[in-house]
Amino acid sequence: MAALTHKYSGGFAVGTRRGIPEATVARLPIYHRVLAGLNDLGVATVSSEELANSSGVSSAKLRKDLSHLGSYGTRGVGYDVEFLVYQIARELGLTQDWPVIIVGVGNLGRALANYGGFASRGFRIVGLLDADPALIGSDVALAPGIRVRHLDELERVVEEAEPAIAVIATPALAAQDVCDRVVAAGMTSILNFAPVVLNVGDRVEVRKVDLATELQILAFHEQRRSRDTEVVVTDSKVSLTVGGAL
Amino acid sequence: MAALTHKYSGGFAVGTRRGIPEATVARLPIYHRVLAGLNDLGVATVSSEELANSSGVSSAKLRKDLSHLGSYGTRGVGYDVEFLVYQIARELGLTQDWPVIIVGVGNLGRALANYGGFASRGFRIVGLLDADPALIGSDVALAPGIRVRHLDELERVVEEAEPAIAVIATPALAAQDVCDRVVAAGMTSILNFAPVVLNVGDRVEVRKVDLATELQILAFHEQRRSRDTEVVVTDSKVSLTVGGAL
DNA sequence: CGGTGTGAATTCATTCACAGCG
DNA sequence: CGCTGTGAATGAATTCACACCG
Repeated sequence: MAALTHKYSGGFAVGTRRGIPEATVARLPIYHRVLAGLNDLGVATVSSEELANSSGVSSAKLRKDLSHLGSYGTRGVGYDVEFLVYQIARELGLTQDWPVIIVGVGNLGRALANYGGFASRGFRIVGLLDADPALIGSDVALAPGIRVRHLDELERVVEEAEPAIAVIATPALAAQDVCDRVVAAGMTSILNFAPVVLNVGDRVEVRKVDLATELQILAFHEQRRSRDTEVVVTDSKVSLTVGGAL
Repeated sequence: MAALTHKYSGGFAVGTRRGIPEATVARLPIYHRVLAGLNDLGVATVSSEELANSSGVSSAKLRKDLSHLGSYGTRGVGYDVEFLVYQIARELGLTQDWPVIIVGVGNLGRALANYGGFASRGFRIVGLLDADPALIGSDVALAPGIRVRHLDELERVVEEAEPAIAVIATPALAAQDVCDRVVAAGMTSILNFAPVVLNVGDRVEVRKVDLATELQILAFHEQRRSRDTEVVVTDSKVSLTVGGAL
């Protein structure tokens, strides 16, 4: 029951940095973007303190994060910007470019297809698909040469272009079907904008972006805040008698 | 140095459920959506197992999450769908509606303004702002009566409409300025789509949605996957000599 | 019996604080 | 001396496992 746990996941032999924590992976893109910016500005080195401030994290967290990639800093000095930006890019796989398809070319899908930050960081749109016949054949500004094809051709597009990532921007009702087909066609990475929980096998990685969810989280905090404030205004000593109205 | 920590944040007196963990708050919108769907289907009760499956979490996690709201289930039976959907809605503040402004009416801003899921869950767009004179006065399908106004009018719009949440969908370079003005105007909740880290005082809540970041996280896992597979194909005993090419 | 609610155990993430190196 | 890199300490989230109740 015990005896099978590895106890500590980072820190094997010499040059090893296996098993970067998920929380760290999620921050690497931020560091990368900030560093790329500094690099463009001609900044040569940066301290953990500075980089952390620009990235909105604490310097301790930043150093721990970077320590999972290796010892890329210089004590007493900081990090070499150009070197570090490259190391992070390599870790994230940004040194190659990634073919992407977008399924669902409504308002959101079109906005995504035209989004500059996409192409600028090594993501190349190789397919646009939609079920609506009215959209077939239309083209989209920032995806030159890529015309919208019918959803029926999904499997063909996957085979031809071998996309690594599928972006699902369909209505909620269509999303699971599209997902199933994308997975059946052999794809393993999905970015889902549809407001549904996708069911996939566990070798498929799904990330979701849900606008309504984000707003609801903000609303929760906003509500808590104003509830608390009301109490302070009404009375100034009572510690916690709030909210139990119902 | 010690002696000032509260030790445990949930679990005060009788009907209290203060301090719902952030991770739980982030999942409540999912449960709410799933439950609303079940309710529309006329389902009367649901077990933690079922609800968990539909929500993509484990049943233990779901039960612990719900336990932070109160004891709303019936042992041996499950949860009353209609009752629970209401309790979660109340907790999230979805029983009132929240006025929202969108700053930046480019591709993405327009897509957001037209996004149905927005309005459908109590978020009402009360302002659309942009710096581009060409867009001023145009209107947007799902925000009836709301015309795009010039960014100069931001402060006026905030004062008139008292929005609770600002959505920033401007280009990266404009985002911090807009953010500063939004905060100066007294707003405290921001949903940021611009690929920058916003600097705000700590009484302001910012959530961000970053497309490039999401793709990069997927790319990381995709890379790891294919690297691992390659190794297995090339050789079958070597434990870890990969990736150090440079 | 079946399924909730929850302490206890475990795993994961963050923060602290400082040794050690350039 | 200044700043990185990291063990150790703390804290948060998840999972386990079962008492308890309808």
